[in-house]
Amino acid sequence: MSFPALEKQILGFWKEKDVFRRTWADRPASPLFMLYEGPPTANGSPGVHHVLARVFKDLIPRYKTMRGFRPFRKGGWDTHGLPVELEVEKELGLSTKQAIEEYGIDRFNERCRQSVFRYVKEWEDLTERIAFWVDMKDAYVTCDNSYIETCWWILKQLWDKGLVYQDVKGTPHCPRCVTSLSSHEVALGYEENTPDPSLFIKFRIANDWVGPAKPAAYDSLFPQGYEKAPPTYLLAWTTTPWTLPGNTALAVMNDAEYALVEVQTERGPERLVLAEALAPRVLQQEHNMVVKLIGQSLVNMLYEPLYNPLNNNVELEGGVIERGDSASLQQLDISGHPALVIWPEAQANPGKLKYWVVPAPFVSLEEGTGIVHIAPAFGDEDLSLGREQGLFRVQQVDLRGNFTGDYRFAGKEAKGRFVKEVDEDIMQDLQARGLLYRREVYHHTYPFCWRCRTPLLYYAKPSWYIRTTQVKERLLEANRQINWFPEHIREGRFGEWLRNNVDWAISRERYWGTPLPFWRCTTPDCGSLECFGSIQDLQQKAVNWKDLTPVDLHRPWVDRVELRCDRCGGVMRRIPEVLDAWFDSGAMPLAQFHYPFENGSALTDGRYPGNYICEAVDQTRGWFYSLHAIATLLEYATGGRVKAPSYQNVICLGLILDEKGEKMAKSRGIVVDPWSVINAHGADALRWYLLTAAPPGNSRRFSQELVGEVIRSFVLTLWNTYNFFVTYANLDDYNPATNPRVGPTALLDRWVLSETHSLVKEVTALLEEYNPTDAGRRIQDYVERLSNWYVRRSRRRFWKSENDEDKICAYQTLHTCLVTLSKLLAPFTPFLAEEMYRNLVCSVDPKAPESVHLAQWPEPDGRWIQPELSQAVGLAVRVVSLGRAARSKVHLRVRQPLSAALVKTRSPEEGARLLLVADQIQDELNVKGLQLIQREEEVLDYRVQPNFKLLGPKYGSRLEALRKALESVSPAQVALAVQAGSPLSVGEFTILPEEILVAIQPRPGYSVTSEGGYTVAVTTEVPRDLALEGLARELVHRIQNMRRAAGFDIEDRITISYEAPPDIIEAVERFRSYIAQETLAVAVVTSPQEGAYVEEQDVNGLKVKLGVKQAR
RNA sequence: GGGCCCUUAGCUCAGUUGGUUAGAGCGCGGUCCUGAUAAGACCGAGGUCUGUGGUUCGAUCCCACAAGGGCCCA
Repeated sequence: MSFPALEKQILGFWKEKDVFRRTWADRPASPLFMLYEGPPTANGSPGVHHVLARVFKDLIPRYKTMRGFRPFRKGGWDTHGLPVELEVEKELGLSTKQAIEEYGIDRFNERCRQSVFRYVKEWEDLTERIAFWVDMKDAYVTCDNSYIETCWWILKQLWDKGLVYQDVKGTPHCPRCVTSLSSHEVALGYEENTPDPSLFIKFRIANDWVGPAKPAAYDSLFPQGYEKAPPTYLLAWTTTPWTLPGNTALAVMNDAEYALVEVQTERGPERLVLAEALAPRVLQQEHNMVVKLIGQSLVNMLYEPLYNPLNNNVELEGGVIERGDSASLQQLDISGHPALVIWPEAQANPGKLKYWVVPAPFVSLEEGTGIVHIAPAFGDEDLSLGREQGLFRVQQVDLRGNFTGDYRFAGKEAKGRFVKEVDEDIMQDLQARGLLYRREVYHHTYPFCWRCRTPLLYYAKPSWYIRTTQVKERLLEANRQINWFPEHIREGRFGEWLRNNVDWAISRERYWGTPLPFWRCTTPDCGSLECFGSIQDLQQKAVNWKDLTPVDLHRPWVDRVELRCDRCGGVMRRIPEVLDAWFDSGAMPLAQFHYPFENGSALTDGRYPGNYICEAVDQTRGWFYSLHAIATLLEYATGGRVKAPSYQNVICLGLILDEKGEKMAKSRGIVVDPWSVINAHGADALRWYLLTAAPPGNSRRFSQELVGEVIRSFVLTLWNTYNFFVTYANLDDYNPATNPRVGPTALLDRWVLSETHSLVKEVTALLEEYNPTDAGRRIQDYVERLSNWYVRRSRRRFWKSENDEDKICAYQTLHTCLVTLSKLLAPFTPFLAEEMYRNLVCSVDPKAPESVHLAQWPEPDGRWIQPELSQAVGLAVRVVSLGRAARSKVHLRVRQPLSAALVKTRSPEEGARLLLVADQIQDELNVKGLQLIQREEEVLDYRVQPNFKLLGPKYGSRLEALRKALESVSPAQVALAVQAGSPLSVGEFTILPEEILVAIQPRPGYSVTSEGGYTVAVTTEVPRDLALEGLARELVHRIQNMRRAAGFDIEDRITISYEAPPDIIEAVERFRSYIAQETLAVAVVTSPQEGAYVEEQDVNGLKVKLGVKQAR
């Protein structure tokens, strides 16, 4: 049996019958079920992790289709973004932006466009092969003009509500590539154990402060007055010496304890302020505690700067940066990047730089000194603190990471040198000036550019933002309406992310992306800004549109569109940045329909919101967020015309790990090729494995072997069961359509139908809550029971010769089970399910839907569900297993009938239930009777012995009396006490449990097994009549094997000949008709037969010569 | 450094609203059955339920802390 071959055949059938299209085209009146496809980028081959997502994506819509919905499954391709650009850069051998621009943005973007479709064929092939039904002919493409135009429209809605602004923020920056890096890229380049300088720097406290009130600490620090005290310093810590010239403040924690300590130096006594908790670790020398202070009391104190930017000719450029609406943005021009920017508060005191102590929540008491060096031009925390506190921002480094200005450190000029090179000079300079308390080397995790290994710098520079914080509450609220699976994501990872929401940086200084539709007036004092929400609006305003055909909205074309400024009549040009590709992805609910330019009803006709999305957990801050953020922003901007949330149900998948539990990454070359798995085991096996092996949210280990195991443990079990039915139904010409329907009366049938209806109920409930994994596991358990109990127990009913009512019932029952199963399995293993359904249903019922995927989902009928029957059979399975173990202990094979099995259950109720299925147990165990017993003692003896080793030293000569006393109590009673761990009073003695040795022993004539409160015994004595019956069965067994060895057909009638000792002859005589019936023999004779197939056999130590021959 | 998740047999995973006796499959060793047969059943060995505390009459389960792993973010 080749499952891959079967699957290919079924793919052909689907294609021929156009089944996928008919799932939605044939039912225009049904309610829509929207799958939102989170689009992959086709610039690489799909891996197993893509298959994982696609299988989960496929399952729910298939299920919903069968529940009567009309699935809408539009494919999509994600095409923009830095990864695409990087791929192309690598191909072209370009490594800087300058090189790209020299190569030509148009040619570069053309390469990008080609590269994203390079692997489309491979994606399409794999998608089809794993039976992910998605409409790829009508897929949306994020770089199409129509898609871009919807993005523009969305941006325009937000712009009009003042949600879009430009601001300066600290961003990770690669000085060699001269570009910002996205957080995702930063994550790629962290390196552990990076050595960096670590230095403790002294900032001398000045005799002055800002603000109206003198900081409380002054009196504590300088009780005798500032002049009389030794030099007093704030001790701060940093790992980036090069940022020190940019220092404009020191931060403390308001409610932390600080200490003023005095130390001796070669310059005499000096005093230092630092967090008390960190003092021992930092100081590492003798010091006297002078006074303790609270952090708050230090705030507003002035200190002397290490370097004065005004003396170092750092250029003053730029203007006021203010957070605010777009109106105020019209006042600025920060296109030429400022070296020094002054905030309004600072500007009020121009030329007079002041450096003071500020409070900050992020000050750590874990490392450093509890006093943090603040350089607002670099870190993002520093920058926002600077803005909050009205600090100066000194920018002494350009975007290439080189120093500007006239700084000289330790006599060396810094200008034009890379910051990391200048570190050492700065440290020496501070050392020489007595301002360096201590330096060492510090190992930590630091980000590097993942492309060129240059250390990244955090650098404050302007970007465009969307004010998502404006709708933060609504983001949280709408999130509560989303059904997350697993549930913890909602308030956990995703909720946490939303609670920490910061404004969305949407601009990228790149080339291959949706161009931001913002035009700015080039007149220096004007700078007027305009945002366009459609191509038409832009065209109307453009002064040079007709010179610009053909129109592709990407750069560089769009950069050439010029407008006339309404305000000053100057030329307006587009700002250079493109849109974050995540914005593209989040715009997908509208942009895939080119809303509102086409499909004007898309928001109201059921296509919005999406019913279901599914991606891996790394999309929490990716697509899950971008979708949610855009929906919520649009809800706000459109006054509720677009509603949040934009998706109702999410399955959030874990990562796929390799066999060793490590992340599968292409870079490590350990990606398992999905094709090799599919070719070896088939797509259904892979699907089943991915769906059932681990809960969706967990990370999971993967290997081809594990999929092979699925074949053996599930697929083959299912297939054998199905095959069993088909084989016999064909032999018997059983036709479910024409045979009269009879109600099943056999217990076994009623049991399996109860199981079937329970299964339908459970699977339906689990799929309704988006839990395919548990649903699949239930199916797996059911298949196991169906195969290894129902079919195995029913075999005889199928192969008996007459077509009586019982046989019809068995066929009907198994047919029902298999048909139901094919429907339940359709979403999980669409190929196997289709094969089963086509053969079991379509071949006999021409009116039935042509495909299981067009069929109705089964409805459970509660009347069939009998829990007590389920429990009874469950018990029977357990009892039978114990009984077999009991037989096995004394080597009594099952072919040998035994007189009785004795069973103790946990409760009398269970015993009563067990009697319902007594005949099945007897049959399985091959015993003539089944008897319930109340206590183990009926079949077990306890042997109780005093533990003389312990008791001897304790009781000495009284031991004999104790032994006698112990004998007077029933061993069972003693054993009970010992098992319970309680002391036992025997006559005058109190014996501890450990002082008694208890052994159990089956009573003579029994073999016993116990487990979990159940005890099963079988009688071991074999009376002569049972021995003869055993012999007869043994003979049947041998003859059956010989039939096969002789190559007879299943239906062939035979004649048996034999020569044997008297016991065997007696067995044959007594069980002649049984033997004949079982082996399809017309005669059993003692005379040898001409042309018979003959074997000498040893039957229970007796020599027998057996012959079989086909009868006429 | 922060957040979320995971840790149960050699491996992959169940499970427990807290209750005496923790399960499956694979693998290993063995036995058996066979008219589903390139299957099947059963038995055995294999577990400090990651660790330490706490709550409780009782904890693998609830709580706290710790360790290891994964992911995301700094």
